[in-house]
Amino acid sequence: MDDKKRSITLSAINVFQEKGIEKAKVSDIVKGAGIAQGTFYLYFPSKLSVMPSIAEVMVEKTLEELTKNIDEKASFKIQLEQLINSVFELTKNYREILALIYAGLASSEHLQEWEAIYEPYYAQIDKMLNRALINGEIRQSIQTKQIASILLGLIESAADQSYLYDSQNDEKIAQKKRDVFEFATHALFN
Amino acid sequence: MDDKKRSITLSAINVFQEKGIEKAKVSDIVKGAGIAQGTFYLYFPSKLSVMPSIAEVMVEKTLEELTKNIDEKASFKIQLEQLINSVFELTKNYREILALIYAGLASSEHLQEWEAIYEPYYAQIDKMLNRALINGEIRQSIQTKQIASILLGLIESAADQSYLYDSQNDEKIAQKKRDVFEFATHALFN
Amino acid sequence: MDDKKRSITLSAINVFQEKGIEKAKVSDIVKGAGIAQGTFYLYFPSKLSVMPSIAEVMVEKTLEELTKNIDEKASFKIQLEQLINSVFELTKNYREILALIYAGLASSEHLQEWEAIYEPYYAQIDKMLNRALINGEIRQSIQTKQIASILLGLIESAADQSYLYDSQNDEKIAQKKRDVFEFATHALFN
Amino acid sequence: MDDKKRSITLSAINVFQEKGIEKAKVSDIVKGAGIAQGTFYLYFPSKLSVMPSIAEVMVEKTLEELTKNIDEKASFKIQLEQLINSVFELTKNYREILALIYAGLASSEHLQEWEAIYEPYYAQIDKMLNRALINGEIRQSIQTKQIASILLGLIESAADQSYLYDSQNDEKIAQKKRDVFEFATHALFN
DNA sequence: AATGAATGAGTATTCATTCAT
DNA sequence: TATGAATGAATACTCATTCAT
Repeated sequence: MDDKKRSITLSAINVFQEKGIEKAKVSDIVKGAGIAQGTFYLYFPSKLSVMPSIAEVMVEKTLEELTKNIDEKASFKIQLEQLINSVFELTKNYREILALIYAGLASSEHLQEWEAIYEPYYAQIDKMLNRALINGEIRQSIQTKQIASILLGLIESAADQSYLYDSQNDEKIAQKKRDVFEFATHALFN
Repeated sequence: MDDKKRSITLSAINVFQEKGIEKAKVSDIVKGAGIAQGTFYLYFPSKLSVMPSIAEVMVEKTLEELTKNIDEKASFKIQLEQLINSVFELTKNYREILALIYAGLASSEHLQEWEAIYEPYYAQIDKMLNRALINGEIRQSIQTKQIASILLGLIESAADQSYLYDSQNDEKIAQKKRDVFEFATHALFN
Repeated sequence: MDDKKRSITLSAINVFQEKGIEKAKVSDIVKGAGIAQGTFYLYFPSKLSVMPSIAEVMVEKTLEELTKNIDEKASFKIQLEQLINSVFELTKNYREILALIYAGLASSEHLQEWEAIYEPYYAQIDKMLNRALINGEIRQSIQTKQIASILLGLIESAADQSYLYDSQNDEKIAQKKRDVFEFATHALFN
Repeated sequence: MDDKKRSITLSAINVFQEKGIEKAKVSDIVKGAGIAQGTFYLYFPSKLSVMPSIAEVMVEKTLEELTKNIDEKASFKIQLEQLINSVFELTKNYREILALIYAGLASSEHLQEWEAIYEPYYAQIDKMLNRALINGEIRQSIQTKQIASILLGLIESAADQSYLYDSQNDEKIAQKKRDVFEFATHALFN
């Protein structure tokens, strides 16, 4: 991605995160990117058209996070725990921006492009499940591809529930993680 | 709920659904409700403050749906299937409006009020799980209260994935339901 | 004046004083008067049409003040001092409302009615000057009627200057009064 | 002053004068200035915030007028007459706009800025009085600075009384000028 | 490519006034 | 008379986008 395009995108992530889609002003975005108002439109045709770029960056960040935190050689149980921790962490940091992308569906005409966002996630989980299947760590009846999206949905929704309201304390969140882990474990093993 | 307040809320649901939060005009809402512009502000202090009322109505609809579709006397497996069907159905019909409510979190300052929204859902699932626990239909180590929210999150996220893109066909959706059912079954039984 | 009309007028004085003409709401006025919104319109055809009633009340208050504070039997010098004190006091308490009445000229179509407001003031001063003239306390070339308005204008403008900005302290104000007294004395005597 | 800012200010003076503060529309002001609606807000944050600029322009006009009409080398009596004529003339032409500025005090939060408006006037009169004092044309006990504001107040209030109601005819106004002149003369000379 | 001043369409909200009771 | 819910006209201000430099 062009250097300037990238800095606009990063600034946009910040601004959208802080103010939400509606209240985010192009003037804030360009201020954050250190460019002039007009320059924005050399790189993006409209305010909402930054969204796909944002998604791209988010996917990057996510895969980095997963790669960094999931030990390829560990047992599936360990990997599952690492996956839960990673998703919770990502949700904590980027819940608003992810919700934004989701909400962007309504506001923009970029629906098609979003479809690709989750693919890399799913592929990563799918790979994990496959290895576990081969190693006999999960039941053989598991259809890894289908279960991948279901498993990720499960973890994400739990993380969402945890971080939606700031009132949640750390202990409750830790408990939620353990609950999800146990729930998923029973679902996959046996 | 006051009769006029209710008709404003119902009209708002329609308008928000059709145009999205941003493009929804108060003038459209009042037109739909058959009242004057100023009357709106006798019942709600601002455009976004209708959201909690919308949520209230949605909860009503949802509980009606669950009550109607879940057979209290059926086995837990049957009930789980009915729950999945109901949530998928609700998601299909109201995904936009639910996303709206969720997005409303960011835009408005009504965060506190939303926290109560899911309570009745969870309570319903909790009751289901409890009966199943007593009847020995699910494993005894289940903490029904915690699992209720996780289970609902699981089903909802799967439904979301199914209806996010209209490209999904019926067969895929049916398959998704079966997958979720099996996943949840393994997680809860044993 | 009808009792209710009077209580509306008194409330209007308060509200106009606190918020200014533009920001004064009829709803505030009726709240202060302890009546319903619609009742206002049984006594006044519009918001601005309270103005003449306000003027009436202000004239009342002013004449009371002058009568109370100016000793009919005192020498003209003493009376002049008392007049200055009274006008300063009235200005301090009612500057906004007097400015309002003045500004009301622009906003309302009640121009004609305002013309009468100052008459009683002038008449009072005229009477004072006349007595002083007869007693030989001021120069014989004074045309009392003309000078009355000029004298009152002099004192009022000084008072205005004193109270326009709250920054003025008591000592400065006392000095202003002495200056005006001396100025007027030289103008009238000799 | 920036060229565009000035043209907005001049247009605002016209519009305020014609319609009053309340009914003056920003859309009228920008039309008169030949700019777009949004451009107004590049130069002024709100409708009322043009007021200080208007005051600035008025001060300019006034000082020009005084400089033009008061003969620096004439005797104080002549200068006083010229001052009275100038103030009456200015009041005649700009009474509404001056009242507006005064009223602006109540409506806006620009009170502080107005305090400076009259300074140049006073300074001008002070200078006049000083020269007269040195030349022995007025009594030596005159405190020029204090008397300057009182004298200007006297003349302005007389002018206000003259032009407040359009019914006043030229002869009455000429008489008023003579009365003020005599009043001031007696007050200052001796 | 970059700038940033200028544009002008678009709308939530207020509040004086009305009117059915 | 009195009420107060309902009305709906009216407008300041914002901000995405454009364009002359």
